Amino acid sequence: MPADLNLTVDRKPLQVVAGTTAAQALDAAGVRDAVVVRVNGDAQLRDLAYTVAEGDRLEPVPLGSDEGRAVLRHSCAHVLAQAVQDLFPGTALGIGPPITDGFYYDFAPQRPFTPEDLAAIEKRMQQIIKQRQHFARRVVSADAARAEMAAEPFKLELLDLAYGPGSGGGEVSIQAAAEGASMEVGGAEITMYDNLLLPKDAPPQRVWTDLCRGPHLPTTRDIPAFSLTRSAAAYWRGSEKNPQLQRIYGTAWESREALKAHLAKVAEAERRDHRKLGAELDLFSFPDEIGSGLAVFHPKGGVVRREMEEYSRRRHIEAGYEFVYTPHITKGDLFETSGHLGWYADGMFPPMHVDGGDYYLKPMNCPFHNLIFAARGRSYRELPLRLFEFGTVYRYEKSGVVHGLTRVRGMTQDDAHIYCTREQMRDELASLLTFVLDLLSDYGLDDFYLELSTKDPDKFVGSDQDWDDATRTLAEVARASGLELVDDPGGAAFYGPKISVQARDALGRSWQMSTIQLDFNLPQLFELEYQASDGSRQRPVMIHRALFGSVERFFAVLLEHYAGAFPAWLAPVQVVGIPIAAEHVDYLREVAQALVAEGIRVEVDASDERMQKKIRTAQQQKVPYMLIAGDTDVGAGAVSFRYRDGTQKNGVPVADAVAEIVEAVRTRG
RNA sequence: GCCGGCGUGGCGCAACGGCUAGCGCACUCGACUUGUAAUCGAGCGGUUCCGGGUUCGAAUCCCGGCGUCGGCUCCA
Repeated sequence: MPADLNLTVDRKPLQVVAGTTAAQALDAAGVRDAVVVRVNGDAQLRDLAYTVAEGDRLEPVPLGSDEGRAVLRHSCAHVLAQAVQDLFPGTALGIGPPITDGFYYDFAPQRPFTPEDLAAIEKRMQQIIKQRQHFARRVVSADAARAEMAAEPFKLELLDLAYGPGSGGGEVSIQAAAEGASMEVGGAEITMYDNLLLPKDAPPQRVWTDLCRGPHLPTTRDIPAFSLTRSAAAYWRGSEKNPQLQRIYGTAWESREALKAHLAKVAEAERRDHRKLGAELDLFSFPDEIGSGLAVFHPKGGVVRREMEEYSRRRHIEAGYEFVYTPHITKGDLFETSGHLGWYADGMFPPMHVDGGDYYLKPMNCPFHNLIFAARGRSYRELPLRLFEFGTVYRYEKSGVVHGLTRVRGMTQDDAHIYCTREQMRDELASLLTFVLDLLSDYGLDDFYLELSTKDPDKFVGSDQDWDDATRTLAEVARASGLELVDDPGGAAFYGPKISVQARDALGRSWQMSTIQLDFNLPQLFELEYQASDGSRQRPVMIHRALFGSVERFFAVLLEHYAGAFPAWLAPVQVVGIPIAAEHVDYLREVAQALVAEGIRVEVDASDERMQKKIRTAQQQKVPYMLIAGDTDVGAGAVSFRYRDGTQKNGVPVADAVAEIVEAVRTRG
């Protein structure tokens, strides 16, 4: 008989018999909802089939936790792969990791998958789940693994990457070599996962096997809810140079309700897609005749954009920015000096040959601002010098990447460059971050976190001293904001560290908004100087910053954030007057005049339609205020409100109605 | 750029390789004059993305291009 063992389950000491599995131990401890377990605080989780040892400390991981979901999703990926190989024998496997909200698995099929294939695969997966196949872990030698995976060229490649070609050991983590493949291999032992059927009165039957690090749910039956979402091509190991595999994406959740909630959220995101709303609300379009990634703003979109820009402009003036204007094209020399032609020529539109020289559309504004700085001698008394421009830039985005207003080939940046002394840097950055967050919240975004991108040790210019100073200053300023700060080591551009402000929208999606970037490179390349109080010539520090990123992109984010129902100050039409009958039109026009006098954007719907239809139209256009007037209102010198949310308020005296609307339109944030 | 899907009036959709390419919204005209989300009728509007091919016959099948969508890669 095995001896008794001491272990700790969920912090409670427990005595069990040697040979006991984690599942049995958890059961003995009364833990019911765990699907995997953490042993002695290890980073890597273990299956419930893990055999406990003397003194082990077991922490149960429930299905609904982030880690539990990852295990669920990865297990679901195995079921997907099994289903695909059942239905399409001979299909080679790539990798199948969990991702945010779901999982995928890559395949090398004879032909791409069709939507009908996905439906059939999903059906097969449901059968596999119903069969209650057990996930069983098995440790093998590298040679044995190669033999078992002889028909899987991609798995063999992973084994070679991780353990060296032809070798039986020499364990190397391949996390860096094959991103996302860490679920497959990596770790001290090579493990295979078998899917076993355990019939009552018959020997276990192995139905499928995958090279995998694990862990997994105990059985396929423990997958409560999943759905396949789409298939698309993806490069093997994420490199353009490698062949493309067919990737099938799915999502899996700890309950049917959680799956339903997730699918509802996806549907809601689709409903408020800015490209769709842009057409429905007549805000902007992308005429084919102009070209890919080049937007035109229609009158209503123009109003929103103008309001966005005007408020920004006003706030920048108050904050001490000076406004400049620079041309859209320039001789190539400028971008030779800045280094952009050397580094980023691929991202620029090809040059126009004029007067024996090459002219380029500008992909950024900084070099122009530098020339303004350098246009005359500068004194320390002028610093910080803050140059602002709504600068339209053009970038040759590859054809497959343009996306609505968020990734375009022509866009307008709310771009500013701040030139200051080293001593001013800290105060300038601190007030800049406050300014950025304050302004973004006025546009209705108020859920932020910050990301600090630091030096890539293999790719940078400037002295270590400069980088350390700048990075420390940025970190201190970021921390002082009290916001969550995420590190992005090595994520900085070669010329300086940066903070980026990430904003979560109404659906909880995060968008990279503003960036604040320090630059040690351009001031040097452009030989920017100012004269210090002691008469010496000094090089200024340069800060690049954009709040919106691009006006177009910010427009899209706000449009999706508000689902088209812009706050009153941004709404293209703020008030629609709706007469009960034709004879009330003139009365409403007078009311409208009073509103126009206050700068309100108001329309009176004098069409032949019925009142109900007019309300419906205004509602669909997401107009914040409807003012309805019939005999009762006219008699009382009043109007009746219908608000965008459907609530109403009757018989409001005209002066009060005007005051209410004027007040609402002034409100931001 | 790569892989796959899609491309039909302004918009959303329909049409086994075979009748005059149909429907809804929008638009125009007429009737109706209405109290908080769709009044009725008539009409206008399409070289079925472009170019080539197969066929007696192409919106439909094939080839190329352009655009777009979903991913991949990229995003100074």
